[in-house]
Amino acid sequence: MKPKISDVAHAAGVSPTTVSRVLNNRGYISEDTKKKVYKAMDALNYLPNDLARSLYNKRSNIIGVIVPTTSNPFYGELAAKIEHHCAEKGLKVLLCNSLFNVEKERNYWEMLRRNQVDGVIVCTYNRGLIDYDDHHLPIVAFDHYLSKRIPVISSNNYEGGVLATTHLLKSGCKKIIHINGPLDLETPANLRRKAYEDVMKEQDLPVLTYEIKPVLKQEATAKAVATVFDEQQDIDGIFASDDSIALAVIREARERGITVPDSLKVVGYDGSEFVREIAPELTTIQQPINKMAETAINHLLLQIEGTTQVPNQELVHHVLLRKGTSA
Amino acid sequence: MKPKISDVAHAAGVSPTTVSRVLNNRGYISEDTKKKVYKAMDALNYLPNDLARSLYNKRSNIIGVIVPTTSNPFYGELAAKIEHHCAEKGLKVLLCNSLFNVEKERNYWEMLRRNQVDGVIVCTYNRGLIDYDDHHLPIVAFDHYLSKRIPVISSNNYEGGVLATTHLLKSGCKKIIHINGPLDLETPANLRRKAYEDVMKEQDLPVLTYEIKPVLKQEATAKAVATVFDEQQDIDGIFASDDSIALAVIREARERGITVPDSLKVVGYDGSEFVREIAPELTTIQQPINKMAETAINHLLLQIEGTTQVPNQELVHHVLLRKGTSA
DNA sequence: CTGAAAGCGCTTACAG
DNA sequence: CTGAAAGCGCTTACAG
Repeated sequence: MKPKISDVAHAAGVSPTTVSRVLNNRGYISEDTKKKVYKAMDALNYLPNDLARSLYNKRSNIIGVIVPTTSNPFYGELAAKIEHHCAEKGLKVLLCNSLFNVEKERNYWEMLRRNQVDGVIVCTYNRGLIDYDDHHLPIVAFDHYLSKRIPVISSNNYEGGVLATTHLLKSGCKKIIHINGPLDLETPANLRRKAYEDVMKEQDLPVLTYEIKPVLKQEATAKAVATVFDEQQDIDGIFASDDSIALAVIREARERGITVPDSLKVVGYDGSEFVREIAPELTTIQQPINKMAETAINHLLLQIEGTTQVPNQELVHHVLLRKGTSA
Repeated sequence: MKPKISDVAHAAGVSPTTVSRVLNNRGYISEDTKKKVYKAMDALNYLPNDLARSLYNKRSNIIGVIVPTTSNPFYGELAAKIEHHCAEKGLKVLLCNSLFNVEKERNYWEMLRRNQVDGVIVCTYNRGLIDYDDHHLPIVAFDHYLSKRIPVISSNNYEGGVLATTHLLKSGCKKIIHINGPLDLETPANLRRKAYEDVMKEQDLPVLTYEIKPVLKQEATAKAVATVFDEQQDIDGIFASDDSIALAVIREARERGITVPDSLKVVGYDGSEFVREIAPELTTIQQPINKMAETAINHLLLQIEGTTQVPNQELVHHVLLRKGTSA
């Protein structure tokens, strides 16, 4: 069986209390005893049982991370970065892929609470699902407003929309279309669209927003993009609300013999590592995923360890125009 | 504070033992008592503490998943699918991104053992890192041979290599190049290359394998691909060992005015959901990620619950030629 | 500087 | 059908 603290104590000829003390570096222990204990731990290949520690300490050092799915590189990267910063701080990550499914998410919340996680980072679309205010579990939301009580981490989506649109304008575009993913109101991401519309109006240019219906994403995107090209002529710029859509636009343009960027300029949104690698030609608004992940866990830690009441706030990150050759 | 079992017992007017019994559906309890207990749990919003349960039961229902990084959609999808099948079986996933870093991985192993995980699924390149045979923790390896004792889940990489190469041959290609990611010997993935070489030799065609040096992947890939085009003329087919490389090939071809698939046919490897979405034109060998994930956790569960000694075996999955327009 | 005892929140023989 | 007691592997006052 796995050795426990009393086995170590026995081997070192001391009491369990003492072993625990050297384990936690607490109180005074003579160098000699320390050495004996370390030696015994080594000999037995002892590793403390974190379950028991967590039970006593009422601190599991585990945090729950709920994302739609890590299959999507944006969330995959986000999860990876969150986990990275957690590991650096001695925290562990319980991964939850909600798949936009309310029922699944509800189960995850219960699971996380049963497992005594110290806090959770959630990127969910299921508003009002949980009575977040009910339990005083530290929570940080990603890009979504969940409740008055919960701080949200986001990048400056309005700034991103402005950057994208003005970049297209400066490049000489006159007729710019915006293609939007399935609209989820009250989401910071919708500011991308608002920014586009504001900028266009300011320039007295027509506002042309298309929205992809939230059906089977893959074909829906292709179809929606085809519709845009069918319905509109002389488009010279497209600002897509995410990189998949932008790449679908470029593909469709190519098939129709429209050259990018000469006759059509395309700007995407997100700029995850993988998309940058796989499509370096794409001009896109890059979200600082790593920084956002870091802020999220720092802020969560503030709540977890915080003596002070952490105010509900929105932590907004600057966004970057990453120039490829598509615009 | 969070209610505990004794609070529920008190509220229901029974003993903690009884509450535990209804919680676990064990032994005989009168319907009446059951109702009282459920009512009390509801009223107190009681949720059992899994830490305490796991401690007593010596079963955490947590499994560790070590991947290079979920930023990469192949591993992101793999992690998501593993987590999905775990959730269905009441298991929880502790996520570890090793980033190909031996030191990080070593720490993860220790962390997982401290947390009393029931088993681990590992996709690691760090052979010989851990004395896997040392501890009798159930382990399943993904695509990598770690030790005689550890079963490995893989897809039939040889079959994939044959499929890709013969598809190119059937499409009329005469001069086919294989571009390989950084070579990691003894890895099932190298069978892709072996298959290519076998098929080419059999047809008395020249074997032309290029290998990408394991440096900064992004530029390395672009550069390696450019080299291939510089050094070789009249190439009419390229079999790339993963989809990123295949897409880099298509991009480079486009820049050089080589039309795909007319003058050059390209086949990739992996076929993750995201790449299929973002590049539906790519012909690729698709790995059955979901099935592999399912097999992995089923096999792990066999070890965990197994009374019988689970034999070390390789569980090979069939692979699929997914036809796009690139070949 | 060190140890015996109680407790973290559960569960399970063992009685009744 | 139900409860008192002991124990899962730790830690922390409290004594000494």
